[in-house]
This record gives sequence, structure tokens and C-alpha cells, in this order.
Amino acid sequence: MMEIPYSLILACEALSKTFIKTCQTLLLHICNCIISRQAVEHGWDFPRATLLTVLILRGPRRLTSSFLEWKGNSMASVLSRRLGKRSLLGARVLGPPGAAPPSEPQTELLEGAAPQPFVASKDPSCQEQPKEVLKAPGTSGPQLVAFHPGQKVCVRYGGQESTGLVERHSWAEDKVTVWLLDQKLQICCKAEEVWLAEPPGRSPRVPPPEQGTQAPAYRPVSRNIDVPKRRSDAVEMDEMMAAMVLTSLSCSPVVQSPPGGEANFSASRTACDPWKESGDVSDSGSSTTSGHWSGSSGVSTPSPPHPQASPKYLGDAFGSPQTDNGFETDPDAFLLDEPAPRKRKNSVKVMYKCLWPSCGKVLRSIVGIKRHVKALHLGDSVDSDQFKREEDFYYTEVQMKGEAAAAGGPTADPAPTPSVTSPPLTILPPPPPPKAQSSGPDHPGLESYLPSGALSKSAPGSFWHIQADHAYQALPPFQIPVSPHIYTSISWAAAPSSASTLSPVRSRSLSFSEPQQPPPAMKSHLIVTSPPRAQSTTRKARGEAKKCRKVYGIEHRDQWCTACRWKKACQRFLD
DNA sequence: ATTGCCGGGCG
DNA sequence: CGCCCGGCAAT
Repeated sequence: MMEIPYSLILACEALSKTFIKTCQTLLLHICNCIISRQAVEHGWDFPRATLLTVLILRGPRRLTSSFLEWKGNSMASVLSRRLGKRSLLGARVLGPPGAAPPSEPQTELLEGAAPQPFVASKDPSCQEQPKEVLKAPGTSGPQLVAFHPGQKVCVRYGGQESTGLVERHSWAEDKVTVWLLDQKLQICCKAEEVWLAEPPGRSPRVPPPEQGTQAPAYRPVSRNIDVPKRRSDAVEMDEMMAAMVLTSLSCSPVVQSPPGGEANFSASRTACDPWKESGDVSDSGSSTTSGHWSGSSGVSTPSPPHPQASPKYLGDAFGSPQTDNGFETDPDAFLLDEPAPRKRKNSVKVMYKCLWPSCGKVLRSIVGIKRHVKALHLGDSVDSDQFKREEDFYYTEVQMKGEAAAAGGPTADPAPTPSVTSPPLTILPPPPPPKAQSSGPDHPGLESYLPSGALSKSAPGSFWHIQADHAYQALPPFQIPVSPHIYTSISWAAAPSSASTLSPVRSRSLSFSEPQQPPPAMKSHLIVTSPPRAQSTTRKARGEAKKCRKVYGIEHRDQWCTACRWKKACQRFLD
């Protein structure tokens, strides 16, 4: 089930601290990417990759059977909890399903113990290891060292020991090409004939077998898989090497079996971007390990990252040493814990929130949030596309309740309708009062939920009504006034009485019963324009036009327009 | 204080 | 629905 190239595991064993650091960085990105749905879609093999991540960051010895039997969620938590460890050397892959995890973590080895022979298990998950790694049966090999180009080694040549520099180390053939300093020639010999030129105070040879954990079931490590001492700083593993691991990581061993030249981390390898090469989450991904995702909820359905996953993850990965008691799962731990994608209610708006610690910015679009994360938080690292899509990891969806609805009190129409159709025909009566709480002293109907001056709350400028102020004998602009009181509006009939009280802005036409005035009504056709928003919350702004009162004076009240007389909005002198 | 007019009552 | 007015907000 876990298709981890064995060589890779072994390779992980051989990593220097520097390399580990590099891997941590890179693998973080891997995991981040993997976890994201895109990664899945692009064929990343999450289990394998994460396993490797764990291997590298924590040390393979922690790979208990339970771990190997991981399914989906638990792995997530494993990752989140375990990534803090980064011990490599002396780690073991523990074995057969059912085997108990090693009771004793060997963390200490990390800090200076001698390298451990690598022990692998017969776990089915390892069955697909590349052959060249699987073959070696002997644990007794003198030396399990990976030779790196440039490394100073001793070699038995011509019956004597000579020193030389490693040219390359082919794991596949178990051969090491060494440039002999003495003879100034290049030889190719078996790996076991070569050993590291000893840096002072260090033994090139394999340390004593690891205590205890070596159950019979464990498949011994091939001795041509070299496990250099952790402190073998002779060759600094650089990022390129990390990249190579990651490159391998992104490919199924079945499809791409790591050739020996690759496994030995030959420096001749170009230092090209591994993600581009084979692992770019966004573009390729060579193979998927089928079935690994099947257990998790995230397979086929979009699943946004767990809100807290990233910070947690980061924190764990780089920080805290933690007690290491196996791979128990942590329910809230990781991304894949996320259940099925949330359903969105119609009234709920989905926003995207930045998860970067103490940021919390919320944006409306994915693009926006990605840009934000990238620009503000990932800024330095994103210059290379290496880490592209990492930003996927640092935001999450949040759902916002409709703001308008929240403010609108009892209104039942929270849905804003920003678009307005052609004004003259747009008569949108509000929905009928949800409940007749208008009973009692209140007016029946609308007024109960349209408190004075509060129209815009229920309909925030999104729709408005055209009304002929019936009561004041106004005419709808598009009416042909047959008689002052005879007009019909198509939609008017639908909401005859309510509209007049609803309209925040009214279109007025001159009352035909008031003969004396020229028709400003003509322009009022289009006065039906958008309501002034600022005013919508209060009563209508006082118009500048003179009103009947002013024109005729209070003493000629009889000449006022009806509306004025009734203390309503003047119908004659429109604003 | 004046003016415009909304909200609402009454017949 | 027509008519009226209390009361508020803008002026």
C-alpha cells in the first residue's frame, strides 16, 4: 500500500542535517501541495510522499505498522504531530503489520550516536521497492555508506589501501568509482571495498546493530545502501539533493524506478527545479497510487484545507520536540480531517480567510486570497515557482452571513438584488409581510416592517418602486392620463396599495387635477432614477424646489396641490 | 422657527 | 380612499 521506493527511504537515512533542513523546507511544500486538492488531481501520491516526509523529518524508525496502515485522516494527524522530529540516522522502518511500534524512540541517536544500520521491514508496503535496493540480504556488510562525489575515501586497490575521491557511486551496481589520488587513476570497485577516509574521531564503519528493534521479520538492509554517519559533513547535501529526493518522491516507484545513479545523489545531476522536472503539483505529477485516497473524504470532492492546519503544521514541523508515542491519530489534527465539503446556503457568502498567524484577512475571491498570501506572507519564497500553490494552504473558506440581512431587522428579504431592470417597469413590491405582526395598533401590512425611514434596510438601494402617488392624484409617468384617477400600471395592479408607502423615492407626476402648472412630470419619467443611497435611510431630502406653501402662501392654501394640503410630498413642484 | 413630508388615524 | 394631522427632520 505504501509505495515508497525503498531506496528513497534509505536515502533519507543518509541525509545530513543540512539536507534534512532543506528537506524540511521542501517537504513542507510537498505536503502542503499534496494536501491540497489540486495536488490530488495532479496525481500526487500523498501517502507515499508524506511517509517520506515523515521519514525525513522524523526518522523512519517511527514508521510503525499502524502508520503504514494509515488511511487518510490519521495520516494527517500523524503528520501534524510528528513532523517535528527530524532524526534520521539510526532510524528504522518498523515492520510487519501488527508489529508494535518500537517502544523506545531513538531520538538520541540523532544527536550524535553512531549511525545505525538500516533495517527495513517486510511490510507489504515495501514490496515495490526498486530491486536494486531490495536485493542485498546481508546486514553484515562492512559499510553502509553512501558515497558522494568528492568524498574522500579509502579503497583497497592493488593489495593496498589507497585514498581517493569518490567520483560516483552507483547504487544499482554497488560500485563506486574512485579517483585515486596516489595513482592518479580512476577505478571502479565494489562498494564494500571502499570506505570513508576517516575524519578524526569518527568511525567510518557501521555502528553496532541497533538495539532491540531488530525483529526477525525485518528485512535487513541492503548493504549497498549506505548510511553515512549523521555527521558526515564531508559532503554537504544541498538543496539539489533534496530536490532529487522530492523528485523521486513525486513519482511512483512503479513507474519510475530510481536508477542507481540517481540514488546516489550524484552531484552531476543538474540542479534543476525538481518541481518542474517531475513534481510540480500544478502541472504534472507522474502517477497516482491508486486507492490511497479512497479512504479519505477528500478524494473526489473539493475540500478546502483545514482552517488551522497550516499553522499547526508548520509549528509542528519545525518546532516542538514532542513526545513520541507512536502514530496515534489526532482528531483535529489535519487537513484531511475535514469532512465533506460544506454546503453553502444561498444566503451565505463564501469568503476566503487568510490563515497566516495573526493575519486573518478575509477576501472574497480565491484569487485574491492567493495573491494576498503569496504577496504578504510567502513573499520571499515564492519567487521561484518551486513553491507555487503553497498559498493554497494558507487560506480557508469562511462563510459570511448576509450582512444586509443582519441589519435589516425583521425583514424577510435579505437578498440584495443589485441589478435593476428597466425602471419604468420595475415595480418590486417587497415580499408580503412575513408574519402579520402588524396586527394591533400598527398598520396592517408593510408599515410594520418598514419603519419610517428604514426602507433601505430591507431593500438597500437595490430596488425601488415607481409609483403614482395615487392618493395625491399623481400619475405614473408612463400612463396616459385619461382621467386623473384612471390609470393602470401593469405591475401596479399587483401591489396597489403597498407601493406608495414603500417607495423611498417616488416618481411624481403632476396631478391633473391641478391644472395650472406646466408638466415637470415629463422629466419625472426618468426621475425614476436610482434612489440616492445616502438618503435612503432617512426621510427624503427636502427638495430645493419651491412648494405650494411657499408659492401660494399659507393663506392660499386652497391653491396648493393636494399633497401639500395633506402634508404630503408636493406633487406640483417636484424637486 | 419654518418647512417638507412621513406615518398614521379617521370616516 | 380621501382627508387630515402629529411629529420629525432638514433648513
